[in-house]
Amino acid sequence: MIDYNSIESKWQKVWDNEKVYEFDPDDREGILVTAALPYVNMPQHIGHLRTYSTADMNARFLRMRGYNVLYPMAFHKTGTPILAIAKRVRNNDKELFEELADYGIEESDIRKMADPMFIANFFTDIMEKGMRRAGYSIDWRRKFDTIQPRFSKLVEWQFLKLKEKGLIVQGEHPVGWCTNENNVVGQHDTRHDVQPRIEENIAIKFKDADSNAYFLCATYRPETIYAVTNLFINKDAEYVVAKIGEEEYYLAKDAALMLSNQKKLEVERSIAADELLKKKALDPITGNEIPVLPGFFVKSDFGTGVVMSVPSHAPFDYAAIERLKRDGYPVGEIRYRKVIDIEPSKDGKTLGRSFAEEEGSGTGDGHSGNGQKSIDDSIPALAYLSLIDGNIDAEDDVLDRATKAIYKEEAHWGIMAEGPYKGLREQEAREKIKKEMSAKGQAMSIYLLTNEEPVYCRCGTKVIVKVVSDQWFIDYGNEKWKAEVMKHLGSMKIYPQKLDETFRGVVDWIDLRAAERAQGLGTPFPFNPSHIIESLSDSTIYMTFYTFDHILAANNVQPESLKPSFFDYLFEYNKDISAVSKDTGISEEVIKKCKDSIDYWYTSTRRHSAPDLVPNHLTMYIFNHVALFPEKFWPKSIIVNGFVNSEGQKMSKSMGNIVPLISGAEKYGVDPLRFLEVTSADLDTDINFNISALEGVYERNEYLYKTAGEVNAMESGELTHIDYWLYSKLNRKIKDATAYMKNMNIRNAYTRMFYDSVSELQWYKRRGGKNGIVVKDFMEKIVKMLAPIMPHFAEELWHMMGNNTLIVREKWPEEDEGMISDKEEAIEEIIKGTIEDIKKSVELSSKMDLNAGKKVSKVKIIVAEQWKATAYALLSKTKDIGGTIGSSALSGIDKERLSKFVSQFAKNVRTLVETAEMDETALEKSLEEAKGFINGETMLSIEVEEEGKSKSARASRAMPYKPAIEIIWS
RNA sequence: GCAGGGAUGGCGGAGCUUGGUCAAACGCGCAAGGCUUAGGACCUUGUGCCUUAGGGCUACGGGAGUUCAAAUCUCCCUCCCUGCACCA
Repeated sequence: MIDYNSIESKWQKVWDNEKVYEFDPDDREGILVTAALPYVNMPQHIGHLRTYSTADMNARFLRMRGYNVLYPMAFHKTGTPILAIAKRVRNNDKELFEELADYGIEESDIRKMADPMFIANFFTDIMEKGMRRAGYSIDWRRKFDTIQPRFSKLVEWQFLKLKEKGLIVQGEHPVGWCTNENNVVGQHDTRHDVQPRIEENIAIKFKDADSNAYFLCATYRPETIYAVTNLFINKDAEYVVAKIGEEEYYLAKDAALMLSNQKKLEVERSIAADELLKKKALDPITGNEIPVLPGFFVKSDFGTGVVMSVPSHAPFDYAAIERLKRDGYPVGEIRYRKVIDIEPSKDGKTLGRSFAEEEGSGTGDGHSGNGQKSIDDSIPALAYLSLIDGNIDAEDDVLDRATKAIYKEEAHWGIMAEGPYKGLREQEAREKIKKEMSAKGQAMSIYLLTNEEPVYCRCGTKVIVKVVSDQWFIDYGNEKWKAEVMKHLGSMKIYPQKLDETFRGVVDWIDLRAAERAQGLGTPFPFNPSHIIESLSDSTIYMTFYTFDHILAANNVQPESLKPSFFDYLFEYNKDISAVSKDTGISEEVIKKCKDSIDYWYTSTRRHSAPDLVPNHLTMYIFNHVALFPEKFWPKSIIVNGFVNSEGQKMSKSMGNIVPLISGAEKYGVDPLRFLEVTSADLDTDINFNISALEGVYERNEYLYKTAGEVNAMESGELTHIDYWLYSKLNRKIKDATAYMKNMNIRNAYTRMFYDSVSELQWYKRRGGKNGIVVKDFMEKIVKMLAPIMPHFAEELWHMMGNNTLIVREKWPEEDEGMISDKEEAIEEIIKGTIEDIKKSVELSSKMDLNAGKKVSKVKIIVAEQWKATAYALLSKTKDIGGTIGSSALSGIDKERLSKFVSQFAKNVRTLVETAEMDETALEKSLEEAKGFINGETMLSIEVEEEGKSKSARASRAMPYKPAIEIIWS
């Protein structure tokens, strides 16, 4: 069993001593390979290896191809997650303690995490160790993090420039908000990490019949306004009269409090629910007076606390009205009007089709055959209620199900049946009505959270929507900017290529993006220093920093010196180096060194990432480069790899299937892990980490290890067919794999370099191949090709085979085109095929009566005469029977035999695939050499002969690519 | 809703960009044989259906089409997955 751990640590030491991963400009072409920098609030697990391993493999491959390739790493500390962890530690969050303990972190260390800076440093340390353990070819001299002062200077410069270019704008924006902590609430700040989903909605104004005030009704479905019968309020809630703009509104006190975060709203006085119940409201469409009634389901802290009642289409409203009626409450005349029809499907299904399947036989009514009951749909709310066996006394959750069903189906298949938008699809009608009513001043827009369940801040307060004004945005909606990005996209290389279209889609849709935040670690926002720069926005051009920060550090340049003029010089806004030196106090020599370095490294860049960053970071990365830098620094290529699943499931803490990086490395070996995660699926496909796949890698590695150990003891001799065959396979492999690697077609590349190689070696040996020179050449070249992905293992094998150089500095092998032989490979295929044919023929013919009780004494393999191969090749190319028979190349052949041979292809001549002419003499020779092997495989005595010399009756059946077989029974 | 991606054998998953060499790589599972006291270890063979000589038939979500030829190209349908912003 190979001891990966000791091999790995052994070579890592050697590499470190040799400083093989320190890269500086030289006369080769420079390439900068970067992978998205990790966020340091959790240790890595083996899933995180994929992107970094892919980038490392790419960097190593390019180095072997002769480029000078820099692969640096930095750490992301800005934003809120680190603060959130610190807060959870201070709150003794049990879940968090357990999670961190799973990664093997001592409780004493967890306690210290009350301090955010401790967290950042602690995990930075762990991550760096992990990456070193993984054996990445990272130049660690260039490490930095995103809160260090010099870095902040770059970010400040970035925002000043964006502002100068008019790409930063100010405006208002809805956000999730905690009224207790007075903070913006994002996914990280909520209980169970729920994303607060905000949707713009509409609140319709219903004028009080006797005053100038309005009832304000929030609604998801303004299109049902044509069926309004009344308003509902909660008779037990507190209501207020509040001024929004110039007008007075009735709404629940709780609702008013919430809305005050969205609008200029002043509460004037409270008003009793009883008083409101005595009022009449005016339907804004008809002008009719409608009653205000108590609704059992109305919540004071949702929407406005006033509901417009549409009993015909809303189950809650229907139930409320019917309950009031039954209880003798004076509801007045309520007319149910159906204003939306469901368009039947092709097979005639109408109501209830959305849950026909999912409910299964749910109702058990015997009608479940096609899921349809014949149902009276004149009151849709009632119809849906009865579809799920509910009635007006149903529990709220039953009413809720009915509500969701009707909402969904009418949104899907609804057609307006009444009103000015009659005939229009419900969705379109809704949008038109929203617009129209807002324009006429009959409604105003409000924001609501659309989450199914209420969202709570970690502090326990219910999250609401706040509209923040004076919010700064980066204006990714800027048309000119977009156009430039779109144009540049066309000259970029995106792997996998099909993501190109995805990027275009994102560029097309991306719009304003908040650039600052009230809290978190990071760089103060230059135009509002009490806020910090939003943490995705501060990491769009950080890759440039790798090229010069180590120079600044080495020369002790202080952050204060990094004035805008310095960056202006680097990014070519000015060219007067002495003026810059004077302005900043940095010596010209240092400035020049920085400039030379960025010019060397940054003109050819390759960026690696996982797909979740496509719609945000990667797109913003392109945008910012295009806006800020000279064109030669614009992104050249982006490589996106899929995620890592574990035994078929997403790796996550809730699944409990996380394997921390360090312990994973110890348990499985870093090289096999790297290999599995990078090569076992196409680039864009999620890979599946599982032990059995890993075992496949171990097995083959053992085989290669064993072979490498034997190679120098093997004897060499004259080359035979099977040696040429192995050479052909090797050289074809190098050629194909190299092309695949260049296109980041990693899986195909390594299938050839690894899996195929092992089975070819095995076949070679099984066939009797034993030529030391051939095997050593084969082994050395495939080991070199394995070096980018399993560097430690490759290094070990390389030295086992007697080499003294470091494989990580070796060149990628070149194919010898002359050794690629279609002929040798075809002959080998024919030999394999012939063995199959013999076995099958013996099996079938043994059942023939005339062979009963007999045994096979001998098998003759009869190779076709050369003219057949000539004729077949010609025919497959020309598809011309007459022409082939008449061809001068075949002039010496007996016309009768020739035409008999050729004419058997007559009926399907057009379907023949063009095939090269087989060398029948070589085939016969190779079969002769393989006689012993075929005998061993079939356990039959074998003879090989040529058609012309054969007396067998079956000889004429010999085909150019398929020798005839005669089985002799006795 | 908007955008993008996908549907292949008992399973995972190639192949589809450049239609033919595809009953479909590779792996798992399963079966038989070898080895063996034994085996979850290893090796070989087999694994859609039919077949008394290397053959035939049916297949790649459903339907239609283009073509001598389609898993591969075109159109329609059904179903599934992912992302949608202040969050790294």
